[in-house]
Amino acid sequence: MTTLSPNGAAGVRKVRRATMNDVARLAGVSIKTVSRVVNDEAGVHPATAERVLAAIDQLGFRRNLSARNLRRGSSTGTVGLVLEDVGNPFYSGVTRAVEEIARLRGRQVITGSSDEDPARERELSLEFCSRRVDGLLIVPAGLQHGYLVPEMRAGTPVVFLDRPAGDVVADTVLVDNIGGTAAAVAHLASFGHRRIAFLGDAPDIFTANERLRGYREGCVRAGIGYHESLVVMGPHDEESVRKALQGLQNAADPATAVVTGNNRITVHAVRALAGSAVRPALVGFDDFELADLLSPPVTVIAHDASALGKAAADLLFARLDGDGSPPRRVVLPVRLVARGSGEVRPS
Amino acid sequence: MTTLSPNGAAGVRKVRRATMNDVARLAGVSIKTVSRVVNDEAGVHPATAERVLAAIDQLGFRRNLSARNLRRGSSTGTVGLVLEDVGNPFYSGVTRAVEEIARLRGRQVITGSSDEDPARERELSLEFCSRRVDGLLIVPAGLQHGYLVPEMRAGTPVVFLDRPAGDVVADTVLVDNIGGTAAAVAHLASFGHRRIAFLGDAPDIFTANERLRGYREGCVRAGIGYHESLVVMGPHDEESVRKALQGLQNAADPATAVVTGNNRITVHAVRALAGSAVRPALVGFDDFELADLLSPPVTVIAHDASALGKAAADLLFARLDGDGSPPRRVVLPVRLVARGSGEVRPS
DNA sequence: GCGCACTATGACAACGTTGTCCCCGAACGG
DNA sequence: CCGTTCGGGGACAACGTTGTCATAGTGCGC
Repeated sequence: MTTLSPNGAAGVRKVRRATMNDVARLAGVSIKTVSRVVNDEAGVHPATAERVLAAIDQLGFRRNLSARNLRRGSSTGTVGLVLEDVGNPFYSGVTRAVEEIARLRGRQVITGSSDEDPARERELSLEFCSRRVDGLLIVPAGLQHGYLVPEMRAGTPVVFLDRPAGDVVADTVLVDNIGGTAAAVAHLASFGHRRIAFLGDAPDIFTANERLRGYREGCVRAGIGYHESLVVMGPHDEESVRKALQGLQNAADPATAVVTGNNRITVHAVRALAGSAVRPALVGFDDFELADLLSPPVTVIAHDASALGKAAADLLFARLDGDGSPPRRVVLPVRLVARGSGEVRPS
Repeated sequence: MTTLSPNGAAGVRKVRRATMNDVARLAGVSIKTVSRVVNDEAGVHPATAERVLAAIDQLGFRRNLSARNLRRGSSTGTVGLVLEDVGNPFYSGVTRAVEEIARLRGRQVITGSSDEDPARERELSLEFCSRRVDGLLIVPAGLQHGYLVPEMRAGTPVVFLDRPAGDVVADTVLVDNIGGTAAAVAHLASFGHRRIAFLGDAPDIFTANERLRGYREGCVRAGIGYHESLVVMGPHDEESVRKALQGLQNAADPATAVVTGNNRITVHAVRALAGSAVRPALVGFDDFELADLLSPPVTVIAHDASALGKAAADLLFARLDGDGSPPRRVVLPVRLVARGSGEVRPS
């Protein structure tokens, strides 16, 4: 068993990190030969290579990628991913998918959470640019992305995920928010609901606004009209969702169905309704784990985090491979997964 | 509205990235003065600084961190995090916590998923070392970590999370696996259960093995004895969990209660039992979202992903701050959250 | 024995930044 | 008027690596 005390502990001599120079000296060759061996370049005598490898092993040499990247100037082998919150299952799914694609292309992923703060998004993105990431994947928090123009001009491809950029034309991967909520309303209307409420996120968030639009279109198309009194937008914690639902149910003409605008709101709603006697029909945007095991199982508009991450990463790598076509906007389909909560008639 | 076509698109001149040299030339100063301005060093005349800043802005200059890190030699401002799967909610919680602490210390986090593959864990860790991360947080996939010795000796602190390293003494943050399953068994026994089964992950995974040990200790202590026939270990997908449960229930002396070894297994078990008429009592290791909304709500041994990430990151940064004390082993407590599924008497 | 091709290796500069040292000119005291 | 101090700024080397080019040695055909 090898034992080793950590950094700085008594009794362990802290050693300077070996460089190619040290390896070269030990192996009795020039530094360039070490470089050749490390990079698997042809034209090194097997015996020499062996000596070099032995020296590398003995010294625990590991090549300094900062120096390499500096010298080579081109790829740093990294891509940056700026999202809202790595802790959110939706985004961690996105992260995983991006990582997967990046791995196939031999790239590392650096992530950062913006927490919906445009300043933080900018800070992270530019930090990544300073690190000379090969490309940038961004879930926009704000609407202004002019700060990226010099970076894009310098050749760093940027792909926006989940929401479009405000003032820059670039590749974007979205999900069909409008179609999703419109489908939710149509679905509920087909079961006879005419008072369908919508609980959405703050309307300055692109997806929230789109989903509201889809809801409105759905209402109009179903011939049940759009009524502002049935819409509650805003940042939603559990308590405010509870209150909103109470308000909708206690109204003179109460809502018999609810469409929720994202998975957090859906979960809050399910929790709020768990005890109550009379339950409105429910369709939520975003699928979530265990939705099928709740009672009743929750009907959702599902879209795939992996697909989103994969599509964005594919787009990014296509750009890195030299694709110079005009910016693309990809809209991923959603699908309604009927599980029970949305397939009930008004009571 | 600023429009800009992406990388390489027709009509956009791709521009070489500006360096301090370019800025210096434009501002009519020396490169060193630019460096001073960029680094907020004192001793630059305000008027000069203004000229430099204007040039920086005009050229879209962004300093190259590779060059900076190379020259300065010390901190790269990054920490590496190697875990099993960023997509797993438990680890994404860990990631978020680590990111949070790192942010406070002005560091970026680079993550990678090992998928329980020791080779991949090694590859990722060493890749991060090549990037000269300031420190490394690792959820071990394998048992051999000797490959880290040169890195640790060179001053890169390493903290192991969730599982200990196999053959290296280093800081480690664990959760109380043994105490957790022991408590689960005691809890079930207190409701009169004497045939308590255990469904765990493959026993070569440290946590799975520990939890099995806790289960066994719990059985012995409760005076109900340890019976191998009640234990099913192994990698578990939904189908195999279903079969294992059927086997346990159809036995001559069927199990009346089940302890599941991690959140994936718990969820599979809940799904498998969803339809069945007679349900064993259930306590799962790991809490999961919506556990309280299932029917019955699932009793779990909860431990906090955030706490784990935070403790590990705190330890790492303490080392970076020069803490040279002997390696520590931190064991985080778990707590039993009674929700219903574990509080039923044998039928 | 001579030129030639070819293999194996090395010398050197350069990547973009920052630390060290040095210099110029203005202000100031005697 | 001279020496000293100090604020502002520049020259230069160095970080660790790799691309370019050069060179020594070897084998081969004639």
